[in-house]
Amino acid sequence: MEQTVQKALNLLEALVRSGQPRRLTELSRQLGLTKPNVYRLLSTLSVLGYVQKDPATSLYSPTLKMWEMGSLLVRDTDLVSVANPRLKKLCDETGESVQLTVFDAGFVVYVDKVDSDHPLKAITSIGSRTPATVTSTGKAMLAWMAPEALDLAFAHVKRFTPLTLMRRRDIEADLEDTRKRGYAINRGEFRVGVCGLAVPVRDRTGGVVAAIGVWGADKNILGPRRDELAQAAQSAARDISRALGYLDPEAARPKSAAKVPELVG
Amino acid sequence: MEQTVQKALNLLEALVRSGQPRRLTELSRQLGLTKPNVYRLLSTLSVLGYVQKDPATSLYSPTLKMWEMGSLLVRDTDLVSVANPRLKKLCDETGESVQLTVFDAGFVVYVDKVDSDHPLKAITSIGSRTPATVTSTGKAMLAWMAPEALDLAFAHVKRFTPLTLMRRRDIEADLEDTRKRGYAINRGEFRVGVCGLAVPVRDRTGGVVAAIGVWGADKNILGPRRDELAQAAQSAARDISRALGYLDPEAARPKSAAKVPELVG
DNA sequence: CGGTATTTTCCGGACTGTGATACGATCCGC
DNA sequence: GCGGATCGTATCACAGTCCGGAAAATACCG
Repeated sequence: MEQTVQKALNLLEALVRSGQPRRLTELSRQLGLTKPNVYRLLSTLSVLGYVQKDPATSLYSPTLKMWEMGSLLVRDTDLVSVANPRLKKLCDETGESVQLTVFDAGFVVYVDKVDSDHPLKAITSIGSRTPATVTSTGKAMLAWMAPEALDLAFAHVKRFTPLTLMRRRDIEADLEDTRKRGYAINRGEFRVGVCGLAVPVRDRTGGVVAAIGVWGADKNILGPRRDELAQAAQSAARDISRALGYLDPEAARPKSAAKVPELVG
Repeated sequence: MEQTVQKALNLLEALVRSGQPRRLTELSRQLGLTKPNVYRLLSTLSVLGYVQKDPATSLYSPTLKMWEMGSLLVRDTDLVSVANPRLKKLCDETGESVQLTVFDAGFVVYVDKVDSDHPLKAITSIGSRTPATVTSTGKAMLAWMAPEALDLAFAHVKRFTPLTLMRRRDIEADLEDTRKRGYAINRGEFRVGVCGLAVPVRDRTGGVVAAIGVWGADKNILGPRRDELAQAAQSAARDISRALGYLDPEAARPKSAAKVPELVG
């Protein structure tokens, strides 16, 4: 374990987390290092472009280099390849079939799936699309996307089974329930007896970009195992979202003050 | 200059940029370091959480720690405080009054300004709002925002001067011109004889979050200095956008393959 | 202008990081 | 299935880098 590297990265981390320019002495105290040591480390980090010193005040602050590097990590991450191993694991854990969908113009599009060995015949294939309001994954996305998305989706509402929700207010109520519940369910609104349970997946911008769900026969999904399935799906969604660069807002530190005044007037 | 730190960060950078898991030997060759050296550095970075090793294949890849750290740098950056110094500089460079606005529900809201000592009386104050379609900053935002924004803005169109654009198709044509031109102009559509020139400001998500513009008497803005003003404004907008974490897409490396298939079906 | 705190430089010594070498494990072509 | 090449990991003596005390240089403040 090269301690110089450890010191340097700890120092950089401290600087980033403090969110404001720091003095040399202060940092040396905080990290328990001698001043010359911190001085050398800061100089090095400065040459490498991770830190800048205000020549007037001798205050050190991080540059945006970390942000640029970090962005490279998530910019081209591919939803499907990131999600697939986790979908397999979810399928293993639950024994149910699992699917991954994205939202497109009011429909859900199936982009990946992992089938269990349950007898139920697969009813969707990758690339196919289904009105978002009749699927659990579609509801999971609609519930946490901008309300305009529902306008797009509602345009394609169509009766598939006696349980299909047709009226806008029924759908809106269902989405409200979904938000309260924390996950979406489909009680057989697309195919009779075929139920589903789904949760949204977010990317680095915090927006909903996909949903994952488990589906199968009525009693397998919404019966006694329902809570267990919901938790397993949520855990998988968390992992995938994290891998896409989503940062849990719970990690919100107290930190400084000023936010962008989005609504000033 | 602590070379261990330099080696470690170069290594980390190489790993991030390569966008795929790498072998130890390969990295040692690329960086011109001995294998044991790279091995130790990777182990250290691994302990510190910046790198992970696939135990099965011994392939090393960066974790998302860099992304998390980087996000801290831009998450709470405040538009106004970041932009203000650059606005002052723009005012100095051009000698014209400068303003910073955000878009809100079809209006522009003035969030900061720097006045030149031109005789022209200031016509807007911080916090006030004006229909987006009659201002240069509003047009700059509308031209590069999602088309829905125009719906919001068009609802508040109102005649202020004989030059105010009233018809939707005229406004759309003007925005199209704006996009071609690369900056927005106001020929006196809000106050007679008062003209403006503006460009959009983007944040880390790539979306338009604000606009900056210069304004003043007709001939000062749209006369012979027009090109010069446009370039100065664009340069300022670039700086502010960068400080907000916007990454120029020109930095697009060739890199791997698969993108999220947004429209599969 | 003098006193204090902070940043920066210097330098000898200690210890950390270094790389040649070696050992297993794994992979690959035959 | 076998031998050779390649790779990752462990070891260790040495060199040199990094360390920290001390002091010089600079900024700060009344």
